[in-house]
Amino acid sequence: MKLSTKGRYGLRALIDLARYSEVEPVSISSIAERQNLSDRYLEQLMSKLKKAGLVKSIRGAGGGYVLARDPGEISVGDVLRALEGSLEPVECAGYGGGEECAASGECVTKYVWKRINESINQTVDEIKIDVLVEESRQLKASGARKPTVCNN
Amino acid sequence: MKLSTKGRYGLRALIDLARYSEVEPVSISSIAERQNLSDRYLEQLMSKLKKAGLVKSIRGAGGGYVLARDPGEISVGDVLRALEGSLEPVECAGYGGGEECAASGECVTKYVWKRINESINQTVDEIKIDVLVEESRQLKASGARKPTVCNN
DNA sequence: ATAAATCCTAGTAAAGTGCTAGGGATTAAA
DNA sequence: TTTAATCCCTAGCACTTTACTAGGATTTAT
Repeated sequence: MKLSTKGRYGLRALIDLARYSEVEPVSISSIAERQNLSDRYLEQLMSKLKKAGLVKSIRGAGGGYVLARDPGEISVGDVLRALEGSLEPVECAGYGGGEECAASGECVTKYVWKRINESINQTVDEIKIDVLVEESRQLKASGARKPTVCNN
Repeated sequence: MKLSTKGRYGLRALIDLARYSEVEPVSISSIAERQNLSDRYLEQLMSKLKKAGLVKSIRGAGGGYVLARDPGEISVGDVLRALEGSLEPVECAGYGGGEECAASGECVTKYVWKRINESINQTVDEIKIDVLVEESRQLKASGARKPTVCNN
């Protein structure tokens, strides 16, 4: 039940992007530097965020990325699902609106998986990026000099 | 963010055990047969459940496993954490009561991980095994003949 | 004794993760 | 018009984890 680096790094990157892209597009390399990430790897994450329609890219020199929507309209859930795929704890069509698994009729645990799934998604969907950007600004303001390494 | 087979199989196994161990201990092989699991693998899962104090074992011929507590006193969370380890989405001491990560002071995402963690644990802790056993009895009663294969 | 069971450790093929690498396409600026 | 800064796309690969399989020891009812 762990998030991979895709989700962890990607969310940090998007918050960074939201914070610094108000005046001009932000390049991958600048995000990578601030967030202490491999820019080659981050490139792949940004590509996923773009495919999901969360960011827009501007190619060529002086280019970079900007948010595709208002940061108040992007949830952590949007970001994590774009990067990690579905957050459901079990890949199982025995719940939800879609196709049912063949064993669904005698499946007891599907209710459990469904409830976990709903609770995760509800939680990540109610946290919006603008709140995290504001948090980030306040943290930066109140001290925090040396760039401490973090891989989460 | 997926559960492994440990959690998926193990929860099914414990529900099965709870259901069939009222009169006598239930052997691994009988659970494995009913649930269509490898008994050698299930053995390892039962060992974890035992270490966690959720089940008791009776060795020797005629032995098997029984619940260590009333099924109403065992939650899905107890079972999943015993099998999967902590369910927290990020292994990060930046939240919770424990040790803080070095970068915690400038960490924005820790609030996100904390809330996901709390929501998952709250959900799995409020589902108790007795409810699932009851559910299982009702499903079995109302049809469901042929053993359909399921790997969740 | 024998058979039925749990217990313990180790090995291993396959899949997934977390990158690195190479090169191409686009565009602003010199 | 050249150059440099960007994004874009695909492939490869070391490392780790997963999901078992296997062998054998120990305990206990019959």
